Amino acid sequence: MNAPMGLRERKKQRTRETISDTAITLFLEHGFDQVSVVDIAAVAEVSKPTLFKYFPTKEDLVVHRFADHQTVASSVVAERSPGVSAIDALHQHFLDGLAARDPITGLNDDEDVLAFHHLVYSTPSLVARVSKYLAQAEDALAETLAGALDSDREITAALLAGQVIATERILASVNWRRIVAGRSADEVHPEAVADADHAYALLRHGLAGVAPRT
Amino acid sequence: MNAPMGLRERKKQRTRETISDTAITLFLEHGFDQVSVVDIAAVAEVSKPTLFKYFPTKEDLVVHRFADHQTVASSVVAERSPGVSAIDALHQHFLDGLAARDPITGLNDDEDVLAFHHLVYSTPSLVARVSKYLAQAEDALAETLAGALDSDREITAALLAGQVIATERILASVNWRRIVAGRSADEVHPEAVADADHAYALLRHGLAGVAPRT
DNA sequence: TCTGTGAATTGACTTGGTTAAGAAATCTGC
DNA sequence: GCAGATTTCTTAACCAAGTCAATTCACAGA
Repeated sequence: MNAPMGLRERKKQRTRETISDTAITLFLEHGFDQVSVVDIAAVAEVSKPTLFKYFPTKEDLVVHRFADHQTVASSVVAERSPGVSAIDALHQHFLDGLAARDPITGLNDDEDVLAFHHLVYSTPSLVARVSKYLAQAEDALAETLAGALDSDREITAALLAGQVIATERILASVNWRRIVAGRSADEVHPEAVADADHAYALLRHGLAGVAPRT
Repeated sequence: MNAPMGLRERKKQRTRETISDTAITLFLEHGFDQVSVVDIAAVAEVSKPTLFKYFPTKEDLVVHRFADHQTVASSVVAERSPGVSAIDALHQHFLDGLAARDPITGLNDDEDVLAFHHLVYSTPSLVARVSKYLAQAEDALAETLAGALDSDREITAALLAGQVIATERILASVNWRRIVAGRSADEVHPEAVADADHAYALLRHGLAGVAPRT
């Protein structure tokens, strides 16, 4: 698929993977804060400046794995089929993610995925990094929605983007908590779908359509 | 109001204020990253470990000023008058904030407030810190809403909390952008109220009530 | 005025991250 | 296959945030 790649490029790719794999292995084994970057560099057999050339911060050694998720929501709206509303496209995409056990939905009981998830969410600096990605996802989605929505107010796109990103983050965290409690993804799946439908109903029809008397 | 405070306590208070004021002055003058904590310690005439005893991180020198905002939204719901719905209480509280030109609403054109705001939002590590406070505000609000909402689903409280915090954050950033564009708070106030009403309508009645055909 | 305690200082240390100079490896044209 | 140009890596030193241990200082209570 990418044959025209010189030895130099291939070596860089391999070095990058070696560094990242080494780092994550060590982090999973001893914890993020207990492993220094010189430890990682030593085990991966590179120098410290080289490590920082591949990954600009220690956190990037971990979070680069889902760096591309920043644009997913935006793309879903931009590339939806004609006639499909933005919110329907987002809703359906989340349901597809649940069905596919996409880790980003929180509905995945693979041991390695859980360990990785725990590493990230038990380390404050990694959580902070994830928040930054979510903020970027929100900005990208807001911009795309601004062109897709026919509201009379510009601010609607930004508000909806914020609500959608918050919603999917919360749905994922609820699913993840159920998995951590020891249940299987297959077992949780129906509830996850029901929650997602409920959450998107809340976005579509508001609190008044869900809990009228509050 | 706090007469029974020994000289020791008063001195600690004064030292704390001196350090923080020194830091913020220097940060506003030269930028957060251009001022080191030893610079601050030197000007404030304390040692570096002392500075870190008062403020555990460099960021805390700045953000401690609105550390208490974490619980505001939650308190508004918990302490609302009987008969008032949670969402009405939050809506009204935000409108009150606009009327009072509370900096947290973004509707404040005071020079010092703007400078402080710019300092925070142009410094990534400070923005990250603010996000953490918002996350805490969201958690607190979710917990309070869980007891105040009569929805049949537990997840509704968490979802609504996420949407409310996102909404107020976005409303504030829109207001702030208008102020930065050079307009006065008095001039912007009517639009800010209209936006807030629109945003809370979105929370109450969903997208379907605002932009039906998207 | 003396004594015990909490706080401040000093100085050294660890870790994340950067920089400069030079050595080593890869690529290009012949 | 080789020489020169280029990219990458390493070494070594450096800076800034944050921590720690030992010592000194200053307030408080008798």
